[in-house]
Amino acid sequence: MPYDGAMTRWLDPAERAAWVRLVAVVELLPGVLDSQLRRDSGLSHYEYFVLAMLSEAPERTLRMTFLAQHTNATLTRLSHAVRRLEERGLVERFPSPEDGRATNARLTSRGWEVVVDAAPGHVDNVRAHVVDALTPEQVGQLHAIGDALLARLDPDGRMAAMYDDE
Amino acid sequence: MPYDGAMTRWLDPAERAAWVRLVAVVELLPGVLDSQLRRDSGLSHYEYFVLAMLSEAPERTLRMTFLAQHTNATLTRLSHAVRRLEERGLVERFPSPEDGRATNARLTSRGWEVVVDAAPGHVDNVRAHVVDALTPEQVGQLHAIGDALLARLDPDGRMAAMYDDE
DNA sequence: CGGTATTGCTTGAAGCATCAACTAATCCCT
DNA sequence: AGGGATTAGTTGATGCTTCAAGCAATACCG
Repeated sequence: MPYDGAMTRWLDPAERAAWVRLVAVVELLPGVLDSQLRRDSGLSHYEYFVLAMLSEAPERTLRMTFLAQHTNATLTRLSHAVRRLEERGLVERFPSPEDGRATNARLTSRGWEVVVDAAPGHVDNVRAHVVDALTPEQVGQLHAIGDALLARLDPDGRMAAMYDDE
Repeated sequence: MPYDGAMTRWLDPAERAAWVRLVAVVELLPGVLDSQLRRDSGLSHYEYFVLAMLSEAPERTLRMTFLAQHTNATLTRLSHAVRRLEERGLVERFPSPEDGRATNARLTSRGWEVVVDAAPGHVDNVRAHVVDALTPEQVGQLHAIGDALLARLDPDGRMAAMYDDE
């Protein structure tokens, strides 16, 4: 063990047990979400997330920056994703009338059909693998834990969670 | 809303709030782990995880299949990762004496130095972004929630969590 | 024994995320 | 008004993950 400048506090057994499980969930969950959506609807989970976000917006339209923040992604990632969705005719882009720099993304009617079609299977999957695995008490705890973590992971509080519970 | 065969039960507000936060954590955490390790030690989080696992094994050696399961990854992913680590001289591979099909991965001394060097910064980061954000009570809750989720996400219970708390 | 199935692992191609670099429009300050 | 800084977004290259396919060794079964 090398000399450790500020004396790192190693994780105690309880902390380590929780951490190991969180890491495992973080590794496994994306695959579970992606493969169901890919198989049943031809979408990645991120693409679904983007479409779902748009489907709930007024005019089914949102600015790229807003969409990126609320899907917890970088603008670069979103830009590539929207280009691919546009090529498939699920979304269209147009410059914002209000700000010449901004681009708006709008769900097409084909895009709307795709999300609406995908939603039930996705929610079933979320229940099967996550929500229904937890007691109502744990659902509440997860909410609070999520808030605590997001305050650190995303200090500027830009992500969707902040705006979620109207 | 299309006809929905088995009548999907949509998420109620409490469920939805917890789910949105979990998704956000799952999206944001990997980036936080990767960028600290990449910056300070030139490793991805997954590479660090592999090296750390090996560093705690007897002979600093493990079979590929075991290592894949305990890092919550597919064998393909591990195979590519180990090849890259081998090219960098952090790991070496050799056929298992016991089973002609199996391959063992062993940490080299250079690999050992790299993990030992990376560990303090990584743990600091985990504390800063996760563990220290939670109360001791929440750490316990997260442990239990993790178990409940992993029972669904990994029904065969192959991942590390199962073996973690000796 | 002999053949088939299974297990363990690797490989190459394709797709997605990330990083750095870039363009363009607006803001801000004097 | 003019110029630099900031904001919004895109693009191309690189690297990692996944998927499909394949090979080799062992296990199983008649």
